[in-house]
Amino acid sequence: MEEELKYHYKYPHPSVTTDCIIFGFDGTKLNVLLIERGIEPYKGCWAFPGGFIKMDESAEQGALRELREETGLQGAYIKQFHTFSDPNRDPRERVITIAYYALVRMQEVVGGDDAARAAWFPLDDVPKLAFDHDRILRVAVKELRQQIHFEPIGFELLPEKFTIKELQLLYEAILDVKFDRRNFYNKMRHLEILTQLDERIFNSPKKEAFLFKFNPAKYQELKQKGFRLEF
Amino acid sequence: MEEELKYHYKYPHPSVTTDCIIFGFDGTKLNVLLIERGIEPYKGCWAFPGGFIKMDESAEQGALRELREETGLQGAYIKQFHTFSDPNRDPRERVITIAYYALVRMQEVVGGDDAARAAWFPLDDVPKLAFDHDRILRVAVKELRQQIHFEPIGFELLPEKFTIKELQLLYEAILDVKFDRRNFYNKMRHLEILTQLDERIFNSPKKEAFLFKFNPAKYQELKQKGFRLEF
DNA sequence: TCAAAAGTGTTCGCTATACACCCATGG
DNA sequence: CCATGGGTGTATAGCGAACACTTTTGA
Repeated sequence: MEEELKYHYKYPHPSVTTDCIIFGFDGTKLNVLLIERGIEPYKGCWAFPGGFIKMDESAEQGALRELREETGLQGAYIKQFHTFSDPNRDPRERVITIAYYALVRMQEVVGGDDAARAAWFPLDDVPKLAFDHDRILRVAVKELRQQIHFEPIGFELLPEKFTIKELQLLYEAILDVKFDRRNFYNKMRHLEILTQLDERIFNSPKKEAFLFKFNPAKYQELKQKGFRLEF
Repeated sequence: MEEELKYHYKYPHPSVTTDCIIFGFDGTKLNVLLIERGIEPYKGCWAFPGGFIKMDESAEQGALRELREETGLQGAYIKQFHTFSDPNRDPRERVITIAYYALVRMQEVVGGDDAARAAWFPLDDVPKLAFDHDRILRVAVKELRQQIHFEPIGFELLPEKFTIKELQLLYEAILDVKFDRRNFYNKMRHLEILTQLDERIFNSPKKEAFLFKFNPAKYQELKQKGFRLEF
């Protein structure tokens, strides 16, 4: 086997991986996509999709590649949020992982193909995870909550057309707070980053609601003038 | 020389370094501490202190060690903000760097010992830097500005005792804005995260000003109750 | 006596919050 | 006709921005 070890260095080098914490929204709760490990260590445990970074790709390219390979997702919104480097976080060897979180529309995920079992878990019902992934998840949620105060990233989790009610439920799920329904409506209307469509939809049995689209142009315009999202 | 390459791997491994972007405040402007490179590549260029991570230390420990070795600073506030992984960011080999910013009191730095020439540069007068450090600096400033909206990290840059005027100048320097002197006073007094001391100081020739201390206990207390720093 | 800087108070307008009200629909 | 949920409006409190005023000190 020795002859297979064909890369030589004067000093020891760590392995470097990327991990993707994939968030989705089911209409009520935040969910995270996990993959069941098929090999040791932590065989049978749930973990985040991820893998070794190639020598000719950046970490972001690597994360996007793993995302595509393991879940079929293309061009999702991803954001690097932390690099985990504890010397003993992997029992086999020194592995440093550059962690990203991804925001995706749950319906677009081809969950659970047979190659690797994948499944969505609500954030408050996540099983014990492999490696230090429990800690990574906590950090990811914290960073996501911070980020949403500065950028309207929440829209990445919703379908293109959505009701204001759905948007409110999303923000409540992410920030773990409750808003007054009517104030949330007024605020969103006055903010002018949404475009109201002519279409309506029956989400509840009682009454049909307007659909909206996120308006990136308007948002950019406001952002120039020094504008802050407040929730 | 082949025999010196005693670490063998089946797949290629990148090198991993840490870099520290060290911010200081001179009373008027934000400054950054740079080190002049003594060896190729980029010999003679200015760069951030940093170096290779050891196999038995975390990235944070590595960053703190480099900080101590290259600037004499002990136990400074550091925060990891991004990992840079472009495949070609170092002309020699693949190097991934985990970047931290540090907030220090300028007077505590033993700048410019002869081993490695170190110097402070105002943020608006930084020379062309080695590698991709220009880009790293831009990201660091952006992350610092974001972070200060959530945590009172600014106090790390001031001496233990300071006037409100000094605090205002600091926030203005970091955020690149101007505040009304009197409003800033009132805000800070009502915020109750400062302890007013009996001491006064002559900073300007005209009138003596009260000294204040940051009150971490009070800050923690307010933070529990859901409280946001606003600037 | 004048200018500069510290410290205090006052006013105004905006917006977050609480909450009332009407409309549409299905049972 | 009543319960439920969508959509609109209104009153109040609190806070940020603008700014007047007083005090202290050095020139």
